[in-house]
Amino acid sequence: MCGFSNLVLRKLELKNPKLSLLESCTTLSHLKIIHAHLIRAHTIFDVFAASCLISISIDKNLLDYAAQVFYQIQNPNIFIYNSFIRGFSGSKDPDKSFHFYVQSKRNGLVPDNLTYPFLVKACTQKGSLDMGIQAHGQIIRHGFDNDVYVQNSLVTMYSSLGDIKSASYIFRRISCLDVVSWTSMVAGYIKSGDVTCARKLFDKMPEKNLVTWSVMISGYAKNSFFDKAIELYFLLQSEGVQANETVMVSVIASCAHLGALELGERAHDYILRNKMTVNLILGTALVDMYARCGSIDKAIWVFDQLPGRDALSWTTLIAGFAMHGYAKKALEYFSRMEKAGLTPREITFTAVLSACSHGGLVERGLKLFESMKRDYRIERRLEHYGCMVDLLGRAGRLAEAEKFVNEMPMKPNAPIWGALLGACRIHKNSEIAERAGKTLIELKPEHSGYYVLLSNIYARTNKWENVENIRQMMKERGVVKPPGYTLFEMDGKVHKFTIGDKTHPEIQQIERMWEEILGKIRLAGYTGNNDDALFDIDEEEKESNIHRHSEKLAIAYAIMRTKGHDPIRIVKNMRVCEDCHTATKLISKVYERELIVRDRNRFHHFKGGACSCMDYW
DNA sequence: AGAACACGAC
Repeated sequence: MCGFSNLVLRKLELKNPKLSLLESCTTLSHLKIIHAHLIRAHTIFDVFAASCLISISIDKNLLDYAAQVFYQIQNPNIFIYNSFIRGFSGSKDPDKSFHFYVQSKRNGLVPDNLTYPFLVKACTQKGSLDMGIQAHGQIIRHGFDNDVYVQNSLVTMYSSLGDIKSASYIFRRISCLDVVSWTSMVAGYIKSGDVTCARKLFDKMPEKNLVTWSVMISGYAKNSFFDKAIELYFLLQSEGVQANETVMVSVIASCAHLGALELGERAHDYILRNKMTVNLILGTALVDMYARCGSIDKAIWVFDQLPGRDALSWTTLIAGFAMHGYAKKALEYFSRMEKAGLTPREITFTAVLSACSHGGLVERGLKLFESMKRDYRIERRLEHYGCMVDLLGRAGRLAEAEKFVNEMPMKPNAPIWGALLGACRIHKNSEIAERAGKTLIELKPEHSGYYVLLSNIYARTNKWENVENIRQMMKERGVVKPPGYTLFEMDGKVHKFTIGDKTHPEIQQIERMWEEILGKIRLAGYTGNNDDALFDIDEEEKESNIHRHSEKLAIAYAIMRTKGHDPIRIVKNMRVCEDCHTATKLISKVYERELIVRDRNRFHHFKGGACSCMDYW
């Protein structure tokens, strides 16, 4: 502290007006020391110094202190007001930016070109298009609508608030477009969901910087085009540009979603080789990537080296354990998190409760759910109720689960009923399934999965008339099943398989391989279970079609192309079907290979003829 | 004092 104080004095003696040392203040007491010195040196009346002090106080969330400084200034000028507008523009209370703007005008001050980018940013932050339009009106009235900084902020504001037309109108009118203008517009198209349009503009840009690349790569990742994100990252590298941490976050997240362990490891290696800082965000992304790629040990390893751990990084690891069904580990880390002095958040409970559910720890889950409100004072939200329905349902306590849904304090949404319906599938209960399924179809008539699930349950309980009714209903409403696919990564390339895939260049060998596998697992007792195919396939086609499920094709390809004892890792975009699950168990036994399958819900580790999910998923 | 980009769950 003393050293800090001396530093302040020295800087002030040098009469360095930039006051850059304010940046190094980490606590209120640091600021107060500088403040005291400023007053002693009579520089507090220097508007620049006051503005620095105010804006840094605001940045550090020391709002009361900022206000205190503010009231010591007689006749604050627009410079000071701009600091407040800026300070609040990215805060939780962006209304305050407007408040200070209005106050500055009331005091007879004239806004300048630095006022508006932040006022507009406050509107973006607030999420209010009305406010944004008002700000735009002010901009025109004060003649700043030709300032490129202002125009760029307007592009961001309109596109963030859903008015892509106004955004592109403003963009087209910018007379001196710079790289930020282009980048803002690309980001705008991505926010509107039009990634194709964004890419077209991206390709047309006269110059790009790293932010531009980052926007486009993260844009692909955010819209689930993970393979495109990786592809663009490779293009970036081929242009000889060195990626930064921000880009790598999106790349790592894309590998996580693709389950591409090799690619993820390579990217991790690139990060280390180029001496990038593995900050909390990048580190958390890495933990998530390793967990989602089935390499939970490495996830723990990265987690242990994080520069610091916040609630989010703990939660990410806990969610990783949950995905793998390691309920005890999840609970262990949950208590370690608390011992480390971090308060669990809502999302932490979603992870812990889902761990209990996947691990079958019903009583423990129920207790945690109770203590959430009682001990942690965390409001229980829909997702938590969803976890509970899942927990009870998976354990076969279907009546309780249904009662729970009917008695919950808020209106159950589709995922809640979906959890109940899923549980009915596991436990073959068509009675509750019918009620849940009907509600779901009313709630989400466009969602094919619920029709399929209900139909499968009817089929399994031999209610063929109902199966036919559902099929009819889907036809009438034009509901189509989104294609299921399975991913398998080899040598840094991600292979995608779809049902009855004919497009893969090696499809003939793959099919022959599957025939061979089929022969072997039949000898081990596989009979073929067609339940999940009953819905949309005629009796005769059933056998051949179910054997073309993307998961089976992927496994056949993996067995064909890999040797040794490394586990085979594949990723599905849907839940694994009953038949594939049975077949995979037998394959793990017959071929003595470990198979790690990630479906949309959790991991299945197949080994020696058994699955880690204990056949409940 | 300016404008554009990044992590988790469902």
